[in-house]
Amino acid sequence: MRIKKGPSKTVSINDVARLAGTSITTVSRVINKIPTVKEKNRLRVLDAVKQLKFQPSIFAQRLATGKSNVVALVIPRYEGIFYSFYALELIRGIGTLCEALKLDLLLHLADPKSAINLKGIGGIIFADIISNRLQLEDALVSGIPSIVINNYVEDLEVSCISIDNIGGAYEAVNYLIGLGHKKIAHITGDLITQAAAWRFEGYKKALKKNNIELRQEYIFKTDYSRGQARQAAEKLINMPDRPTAVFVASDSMALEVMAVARESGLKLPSELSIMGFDDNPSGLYGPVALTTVRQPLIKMAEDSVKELNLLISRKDKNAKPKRILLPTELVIRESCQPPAH
Amino acid sequence: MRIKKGPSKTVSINDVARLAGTSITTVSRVINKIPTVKEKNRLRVLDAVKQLKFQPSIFAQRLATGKSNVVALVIPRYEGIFYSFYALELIRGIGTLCEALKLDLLLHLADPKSAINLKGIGGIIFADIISNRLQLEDALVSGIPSIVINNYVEDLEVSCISIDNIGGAYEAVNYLIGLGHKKIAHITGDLITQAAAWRFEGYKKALKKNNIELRQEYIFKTDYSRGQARQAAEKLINMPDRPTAVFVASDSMALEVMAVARESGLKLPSELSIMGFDDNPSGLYGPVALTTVRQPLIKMAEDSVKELNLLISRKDKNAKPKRILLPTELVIRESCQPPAH
DNA sequence: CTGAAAGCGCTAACAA
DNA sequence: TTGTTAGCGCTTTCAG
Repeated sequence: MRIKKGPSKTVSINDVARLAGTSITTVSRVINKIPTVKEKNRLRVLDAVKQLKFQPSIFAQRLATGKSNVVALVIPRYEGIFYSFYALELIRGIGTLCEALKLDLLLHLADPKSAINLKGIGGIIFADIISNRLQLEDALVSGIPSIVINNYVEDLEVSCISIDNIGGAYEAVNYLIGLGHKKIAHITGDLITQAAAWRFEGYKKALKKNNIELRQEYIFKTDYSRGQARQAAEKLINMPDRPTAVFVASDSMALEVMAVARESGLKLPSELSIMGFDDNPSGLYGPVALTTVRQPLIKMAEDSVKELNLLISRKDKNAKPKRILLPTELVIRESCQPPAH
Repeated sequence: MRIKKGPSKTVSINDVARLAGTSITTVSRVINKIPTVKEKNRLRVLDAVKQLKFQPSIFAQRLATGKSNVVALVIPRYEGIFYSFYALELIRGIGTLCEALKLDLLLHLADPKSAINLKGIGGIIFADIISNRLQLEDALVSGIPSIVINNYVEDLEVSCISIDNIGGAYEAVNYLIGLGHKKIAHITGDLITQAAAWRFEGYKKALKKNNIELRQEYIFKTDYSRGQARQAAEKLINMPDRPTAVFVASDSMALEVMAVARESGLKLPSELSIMGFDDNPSGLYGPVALTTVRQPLIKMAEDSVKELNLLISRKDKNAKPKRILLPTELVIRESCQPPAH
């Protein structure tokens, strides 16, 4: 026989039932807002709950229902992601909505090598998939509702919400061309990320559409860091045939380029037009407000939670994955002007 | 009678026991690395586990043991915290260590009004306590191991790890004075945060120690935002009796001040010395590298997890709370120089 | 060294 | 509308 434990610190549904003078089932019904409870009983239970400060054990609930409302947010821990505007915005958007929807947010800074313990997780949001495709595939095989954001995935049966990076970049560069620029450089982000690769694509597409030749020496590859942006900017500015405009894959890098340009005594924006990407609020300040591409990060974050929530609660598991591409918006401020002739 | 469910998708300890030809108890022992299991049985169980890809249900485990290794990180959702360098660094530090210690990290973007569901949480890290003291007190009353970071709490029986903001600010301003400055302004952060309030204290302390009178018109209160920093900087620069130095409560604001100063045509650092606080990497770039105060954010984050982990696993619940103040470090770069005479 | 069985706190099917 | 009861999957006691 098991020795009865001493008075447990936690108050359970039993205590509530006893105090309310009902069965635990009735208490359970009240907790779960099941309507078939007499008002009188409902009030007694509610009262007992209040008196006892009862909070249902989520573990027991989940064990009993087999359902979990834990949402895991998997963020690949690759170098540099944590210095991005992106990560925090995402966490903010997802965190806020989870809070609102009463979902528990489990944060998983993923080491791509280690598998995630999938048991007990209701759904997973993969914030980009850099080197952790295996984790995603694991989740899919296990049938855990998953959704990928910031990465348009076509070769896997999974819903994804992404930003139209190609379109955004295309529009940005096209705008530059419309202003009269022909010598347009590009400072890329980390090309292992789809976002950076696609922005590069958009850049190339815009040049091509306008019959402007792509010049390799105008392409500067970086890892998104300000340090590499600075190096790129220095090279760019000292080129014999200096570009008149540069499309930079992130605002924080664009700001760096702007700083370097000013240090070098270039007049901005007349001698160098700078186009960013992100709509990072930092771009607003500074002597020349940054023209940039706004991406709906918060919307992406929120939509992903909503969509995942749907997936989690949906009966029909065979729904086709949805693939969403969120449009960007060109934000015209001051840093891009027609080239000085 | 309950209708038997169809074949459940999840493999349970029963399946493992059946395949291994042992009892579930033995399986449980193997899982929990309890040594009293014959090697032969141990191997059979391990083999079955592997074959079935069994992962124990954390909910069942926690229900049975009453223990939880979930760490909740509570971040107050007050305006602006999400634009700070601080928040992301914290999440990064805490997230990484939780990962390493196999703790689940629950992220809780706290609305100060709503109570946290404390059930099932092993421990709580409060990232600052702005308007959510009630939540902290709740946790304490419930006996959940808790720890507060970035806020030195003396009136509550709770461990805390904080930064020596007074000391750091004192040292910074003292350095400015040592350089020969007498007219030193201060742009505060949001004074509802202890960090900002204490930096202000350190500033006042340094002036006092050096017999410099505090001039109210040299104090600019902000909410940490770059926008308010800009306004403050504009006022400051246009003062008839302009300060020769300014101590700014955050690097991102300091950078803003620097930008405004340069736009106004001030020579930096000779006409205005600027001291930041944070050691935000952004301060490194730009024409004049920012002199600032480094605070060990990552260390604070990591230490908090270690300490909490200790609290969680400790038997003796009556240990006195530890209160730790982490030292800061003055990082001398270029933005502070003796005043032009 | 092993296993039967009693919970952990809750939900849900069924009977009343 | 309510209560009884059988689990959910695991740990732990106690008797082999």
